[in-house]
Amino acid sequence: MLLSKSCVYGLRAALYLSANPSREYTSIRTLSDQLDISFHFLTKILQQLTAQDLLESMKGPKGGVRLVDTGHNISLLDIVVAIDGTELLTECVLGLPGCGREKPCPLHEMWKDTRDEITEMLETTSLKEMAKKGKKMNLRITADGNFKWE
Amino acid sequence: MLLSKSCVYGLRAALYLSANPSREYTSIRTLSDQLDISFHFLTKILQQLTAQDLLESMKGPKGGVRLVDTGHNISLLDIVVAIDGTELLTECVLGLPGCGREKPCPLHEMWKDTRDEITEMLETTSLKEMAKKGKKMNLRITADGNFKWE
DNA sequence: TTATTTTAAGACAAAATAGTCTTAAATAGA
DNA sequence: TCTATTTAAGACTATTTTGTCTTAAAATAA
Repeated sequence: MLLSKSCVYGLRAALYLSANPSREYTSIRTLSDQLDISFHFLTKILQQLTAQDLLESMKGPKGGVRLVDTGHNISLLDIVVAIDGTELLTECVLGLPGCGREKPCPLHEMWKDTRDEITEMLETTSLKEMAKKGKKMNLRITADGNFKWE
Repeated sequence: MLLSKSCVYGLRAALYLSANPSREYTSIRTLSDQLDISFHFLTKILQQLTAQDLLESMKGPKGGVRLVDTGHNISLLDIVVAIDGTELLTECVLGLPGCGREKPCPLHEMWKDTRDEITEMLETTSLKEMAKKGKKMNLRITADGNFKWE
């Protein structure tokens, strides 16, 4: 599995939020219902994103979470790193400590190229673009495929 | 993490075996000592490879495991799939069931490309090549980097 | 045959990840 | 102020992955 479940859930939630251009807060209950993710689990995941200033939250009625960046100019990489850390993007695929150019493992060069591509793919893709594309092509972000981009 | 630890250990062991051109069996104890992997854990992993006819084993003195394919023309993909299955290479990066061309998730196209590259990288790389390259460039397959390709 | 070496098999334990539940604190609105 | 709503925090449970240990079975060699 490339990304942890926490990370996948975080990405899905962020994509959902990116579909809402207003500055209203979206309650985590709504997110968990719509995305079919455990409410409490999602709460913990989104707390990580809040702690890292990707989201901001508000308690009480009309509360919830929203993206800090008004323009939604936040990359998928930001979210992945906030939840899963940088291990995937930096570590040796064979898990050898200190694997690098000086003393590479047999897969080092190959894997480095692939790794860099994954990084670039995530880095150059913003929530903004994803929302735009999602709306245009009615892409799915829920398991049942029933999510409607407004 | 791209590959499970089991898978990484399996790959390391296979690379080790590929360094030995003779048809002698290598004991799992030797492998676990040299690669610094728990003996019992490695035994279980190699049993999977044996069950899938990538390795063959022999009990008793002079026993151990060896690659079935004399020419070591076995791809890294064979090993990865034997241990981790095909999930990494087939599933949606957002974990959405049924994600595909008809009803893709926002990351589908991007991830498909990356996924296919990983597959190709693993598929087109054989243990034979890896051993050749490893010997020529003295690449590391152990944590301490002390492995000597003969 | 007997002792030794080695894999096979499966029970068991530990650690990491995923998920649940309860209580507290903050906010909005009546 | 009081109540309802919502996130925060943390204890707790469940599941999966990783790792350990014991016993059995097979093979070799004396």
